[in-house]
Amino acid sequence: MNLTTKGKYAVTAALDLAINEKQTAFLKIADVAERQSIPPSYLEQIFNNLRKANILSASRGPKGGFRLSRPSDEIMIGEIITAVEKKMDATQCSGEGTCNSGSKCVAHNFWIELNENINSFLMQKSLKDVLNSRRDNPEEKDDFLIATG
Amino acid sequence: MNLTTKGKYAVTAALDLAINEKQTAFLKIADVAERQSIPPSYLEQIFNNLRKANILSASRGPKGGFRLSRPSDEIMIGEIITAVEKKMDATQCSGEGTCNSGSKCVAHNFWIELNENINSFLMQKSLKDVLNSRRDNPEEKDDFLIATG
DNA sequence: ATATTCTTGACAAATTTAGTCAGGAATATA
DNA sequence: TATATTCCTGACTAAATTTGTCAAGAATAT
Repeated sequence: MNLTTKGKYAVTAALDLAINEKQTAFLKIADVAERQSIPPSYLEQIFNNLRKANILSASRGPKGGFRLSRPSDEIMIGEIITAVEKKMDATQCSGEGTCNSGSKCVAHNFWIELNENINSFLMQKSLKDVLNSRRDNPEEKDDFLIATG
Repeated sequence: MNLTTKGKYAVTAALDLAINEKQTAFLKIADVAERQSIPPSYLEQIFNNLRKANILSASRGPKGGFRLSRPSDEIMIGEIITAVEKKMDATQCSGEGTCNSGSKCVAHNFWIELNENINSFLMQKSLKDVLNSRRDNPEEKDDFLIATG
């Protein structure tokens, strides 16, 4: 099981791209980093991982930056996490069944079930799903509010 | 999100108690540790955590040891993990909603959903459930085989 | 040309994990 | 009562992992 700051930043930053994407434009690391409070040099690493996993496309030079390489409903949260974290796996033996001196420990199959549960949850949720459920929640509508004062 | 070796050992060792329990008898750390390939001095720590969480009962002195403090179908895997790991929580802000410079990050509610998904899975599975599903799997029947050679 | 932006890999501080260890407390048994 | 046994507790530490930083380079828009 592995979900560190890196994976959380990755999801947050990908959501930022989905929220702020404009047609064909690229968004800069510096801007995403600032909006989401992510250290820019760390986000560099992260976006590179995502690019290599074909989740993001990049362009260098002025007006360059990153964008989602597919529509936000075709990018699953699980993909993003997998791209930046070591394999998410609850078994102690990396699934090899060697967790109790060469054999499977008594909990082995349970950890596999847990893996499947988590992975299926993460693989069913797209970036778009996450944004939609955010919009359904009034407390989260900050982005869409118009100041009335 | 936190599931380390410590939590995995805890579940494995609790399953060992469930498998090997005999009426009123206590099982020694040394024996459980050996059967499950867990470092004995580490298991001491772990069993102490479980005892303080009312999952195990202990007895000192000769013939002492540990046993489950309730039937195995009343002890949930989630309880065991919670007793030895820091709170399992996918949010970056420990649920406080301060993950983006004082406010909730765009992924906040998603991490909460993930928490709920994992916790409900872990809280629905008892030690007994895990053992039963093990018995349904022919490859796992080692404990119950009678040598025929 | 130049400024801008990504690209890559090496590096390092801080934190967490995975234990060890020693001394003490309780208890069964002879 | 003496002794062996077993848990109890907290302090400690080495190794691994995480969370970044940094510098030099490559590509590209203007």
